[in-house]
Amino acid sequence: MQAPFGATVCPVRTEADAEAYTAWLASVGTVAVDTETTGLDVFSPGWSLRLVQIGDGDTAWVFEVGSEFDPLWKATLDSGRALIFHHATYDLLALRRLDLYPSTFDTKTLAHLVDPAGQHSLKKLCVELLGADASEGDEKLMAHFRSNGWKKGEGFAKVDLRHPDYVLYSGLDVVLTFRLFQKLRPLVVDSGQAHLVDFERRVSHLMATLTERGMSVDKSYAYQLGCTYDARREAAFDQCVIMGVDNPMSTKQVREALKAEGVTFTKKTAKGDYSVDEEALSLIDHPLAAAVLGVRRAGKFRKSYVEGTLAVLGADGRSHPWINPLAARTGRMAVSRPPLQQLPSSDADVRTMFVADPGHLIGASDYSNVELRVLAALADERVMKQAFLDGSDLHQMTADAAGVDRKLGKMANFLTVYGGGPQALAAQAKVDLRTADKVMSAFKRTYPGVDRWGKKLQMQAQASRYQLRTASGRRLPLDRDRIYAATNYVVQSTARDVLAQALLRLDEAGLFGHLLMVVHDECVWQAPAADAEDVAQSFKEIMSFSDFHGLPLPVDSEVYGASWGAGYQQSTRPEEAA
DNA sequence: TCCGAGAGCGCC
DNA sequence: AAACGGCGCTCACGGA
Repeated sequence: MQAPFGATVCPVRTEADAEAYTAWLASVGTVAVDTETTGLDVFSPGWSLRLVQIGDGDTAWVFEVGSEFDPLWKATLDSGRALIFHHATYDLLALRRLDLYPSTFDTKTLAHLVDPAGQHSLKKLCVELLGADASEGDEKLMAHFRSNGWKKGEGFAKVDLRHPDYVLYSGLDVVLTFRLFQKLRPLVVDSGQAHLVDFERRVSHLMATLTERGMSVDKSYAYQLGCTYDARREAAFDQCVIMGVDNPMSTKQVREALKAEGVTFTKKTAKGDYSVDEEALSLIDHPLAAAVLGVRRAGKFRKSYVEGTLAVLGADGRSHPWINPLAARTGRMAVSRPPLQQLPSSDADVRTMFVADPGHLIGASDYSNVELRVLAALADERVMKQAFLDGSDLHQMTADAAGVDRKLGKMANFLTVYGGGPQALAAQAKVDLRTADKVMSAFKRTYPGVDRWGKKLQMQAQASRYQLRTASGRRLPLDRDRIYAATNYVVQSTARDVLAQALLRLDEAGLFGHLLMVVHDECVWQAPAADAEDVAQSFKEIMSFSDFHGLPLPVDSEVYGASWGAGYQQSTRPEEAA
């Protein structure tokens, strides 16, 4: 079949096709691979692989999974030949379900290295790097789905395996992936990041393993917890209705109702309306404000965390969170479906849904103050480094320098990492601007190297088209109107690589099998109860850095108990959550 | 009915 | 001169 962009798409349906494929394969080296499946949810019941496409920059071969030609494509994936995928994590998990474990180049990873702030979808990259608008295929396929009354999710499961648009555009994707790889590989090398390709491949393979492993969920507890939040939400909702707000989730209604009560606002949203967020409402002494916050919080816990977790359980009853190993421009990872990096930490109830496997205990190991230590080390800030070397309480030191309490000192320390100023501190700590100003200038006075380093980074950025390079060699672009973020970006990116390097060491040390989840500066793991303390110690030893630019990066390691929640403050109302 | 920007909020 | 960084998720709302 003749495809757009001069590509040829060859379905493999006959012996003659198979022979032609074999001949073609003998004449090429690296190939690109893509898969089509019934849906994105690899672990859901009824999920299956439908097509496997293999190709180069000109030709794509499309195999129907389950046909007599399965051995052909399987042998290709098993041949040890370099394989190129776009968004390899997905295809990797799909293929692992068939016990195939290919090694991969991922054009999405390469694209992130080359342009960390850009968009990395196949279609966007095709426009950007190949000048090819490949969206027509998707649109045609979607139109076909719609004409059959299928939603997008349904269509991929139901579309005929031989529907010309399906076959053609499935094939085209591998051709484009191959061409993208050819464009991206030299760009990665030119950007001085060739050494990161293998590093990121190893990290992404490990993270795919975590997704595959998943976590055990206590379903009956989760149902009950959902009901608890629901009841809590109902009660607050009723309060709102009594006070004349039918929909407390409508910012407009809340704003108008509070205005009518004579409340005065100060904070505004980006669009210029008065803000009714938590910061604003918490300053308002009115029962409506409290009730609205109650609805929002209980609603979020129920919908985003409890129901969100239950809704995406795999056929095996486990939670299989998606991990994007290279999500933020800084390289920070992101976890979704469910969003395990964002579970409430102020109380244990939501985390208690996630339990250790039978006979096991859950524990966690996290870097202590990693971003502040990285900041001190990279900025080579003498006072701060010495404080960490002496084991002094840095938050107290900042507080003492400003003559305020520790809490404010701690906020100032963190806010500095985030690039915040006096305004931000005043808002967050609910103190007047004068006090906030005093604390922030005390910070600058006490740790002069931080400001000096920040200014240096900004100078460097301006001298190099707003691009910085981290210690691990990662290219890091700034937004030209927000160069003050330089300090935060470099610190965040470096801290990400600290954890990523630790993950590889954990694997080498044979500990990776214990890992369940990563949360930026933390590993959550499980171990047989009898070994848990030893495993905690091992994680601490392997993750720690003894000398990171002149500073140790120590790790706190703790056995929690039978659930993830066991490490957190237990609910004050256990009878409801029990 | 679908889509997307915006607001809000959970975590580190 | 000052500058709150990163993500994922849900809901409401207005426009196509």
